[in-house]
Amino acid sequence: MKDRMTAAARMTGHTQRGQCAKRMSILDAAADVFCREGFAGASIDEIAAVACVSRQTIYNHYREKETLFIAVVEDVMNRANTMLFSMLSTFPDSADNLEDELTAFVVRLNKNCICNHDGKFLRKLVQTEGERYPHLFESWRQHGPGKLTTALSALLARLAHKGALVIDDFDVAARQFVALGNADLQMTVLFGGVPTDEELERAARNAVRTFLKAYGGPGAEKTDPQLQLAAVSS
Amino acid sequence: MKDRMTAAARMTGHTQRGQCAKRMSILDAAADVFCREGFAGASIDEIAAVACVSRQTIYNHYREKETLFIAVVEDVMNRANTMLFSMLSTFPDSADNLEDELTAFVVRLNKNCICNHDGKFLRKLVQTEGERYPHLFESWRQHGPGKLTTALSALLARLAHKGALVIDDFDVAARQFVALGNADLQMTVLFGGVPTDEELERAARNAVRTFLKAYGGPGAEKTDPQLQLAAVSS
DNA sequence: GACGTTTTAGACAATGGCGTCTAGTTTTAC
DNA sequence: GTAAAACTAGACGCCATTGTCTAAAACGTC
Repeated sequence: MKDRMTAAARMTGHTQRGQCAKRMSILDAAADVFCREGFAGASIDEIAAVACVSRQTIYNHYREKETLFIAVVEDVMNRANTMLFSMLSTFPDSADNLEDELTAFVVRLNKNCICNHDGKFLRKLVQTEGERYPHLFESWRQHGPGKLTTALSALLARLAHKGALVIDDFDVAARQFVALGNADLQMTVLFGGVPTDEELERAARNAVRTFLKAYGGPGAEKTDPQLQLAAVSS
Repeated sequence: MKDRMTAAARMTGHTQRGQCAKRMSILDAAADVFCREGFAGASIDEIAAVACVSRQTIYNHYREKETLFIAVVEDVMNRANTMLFSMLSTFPDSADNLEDELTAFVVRLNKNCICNHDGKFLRKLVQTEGERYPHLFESWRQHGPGKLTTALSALLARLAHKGALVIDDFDVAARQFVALGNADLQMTVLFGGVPTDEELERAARNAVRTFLKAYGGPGAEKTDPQLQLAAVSS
């Protein structure tokens, strides 16, 4: 309990930017401990230890445990939001080489938004404390998955308009796209582990291939020898 | 906190089968409270109140909080396992009317294994306490999703062998099948709500339609006027 | 180098939960 | 109907945690 220290805390050995560094260190540590122990199980003393900060300093910045908790959630959400925004700006815009571009996008999405620390934290949190803090849940829903599927939906519409995809319901397709992207990672993600780059790549490729088989436009037939084989063997 | 009572507890007002009824009542109540509050947040007193049982009775049946917790998990897992087994036995075996049969299967699966109390409990649990009790997690992984995807994989292989489906990797397809089946329910499920029958039906239909578009055999072309429209409009 | 602010370490009361114990009641079994 | 077993209600000690308080130390700024 005493020997854990986040990266931010480690950087803060001696006043890198005073008050602000402490705050960040506390938020990092709190996110870590809250994520591991849940709200009830997390103790301020442990957070203080992880943050390499005295307990009083925490109470100095945040009135009480719940205040700290809310602050942590907002912090993580903001970070995740920024990341999501930057992800959305890397949407593939051209339709040539669609498969590779979509695959790369799924890899980035999973790596930076789903499988990283913040994604894990938020998912866990929403499941455990979502009922206790409904407005928090609502906020996550709108700013996280909501924004993602909306944006994805728009992208798919664009691609369909170009003729690269054939889609009847863009919202459904967007949700399915995300679901397929996670299909192979569910276990790893639930376990809390971080998938390797190779796993990410493979998962994304599987997802996109299936997605394109279902929604690919007339030009996306890339006949796969395996498939023909399977078809023949029946 | 005092006015909550599970169905089992309510039935137990006066000794329906003595010791056994109490046990069930305790397990039900504990599952409820553990699910709501997490391990650390759940108090024995509250569980006792929900179960309409004195605290001593709980300690009489289970040595300590953790013993009770483990017992609850095993109980829920057993129930879920039985349910899953009964689900697997209703696998569609014929390949005619495949779409409707698969849809009905997805509806049943989601309703009875994913969206019900036990499914919610186990998912929450694995996320929050999975790291604290790794063997528990492993057990869930093997008996729950593991068994499901294995069985699904076998089913898909059977259908592919008949020529109803064209699949290159059965395991991947099985995971994708499950993922697609949940795609439209993620939010409802995370929120803890129970989707309506209509939602279930719609979600399953979307999932199966996409799955068949990707993996449907040569005979599954059911040309959709919407699609043609979208394809033309490009 | 001095002053004001921030941080620290630790003591402190208050709270609440866990697990034990006891004495009295109800239920079950014979 | 009686004896054994199970259950109840409540008191109890113990411990961890929260949040406050204080005196000393470290820090930043001028």
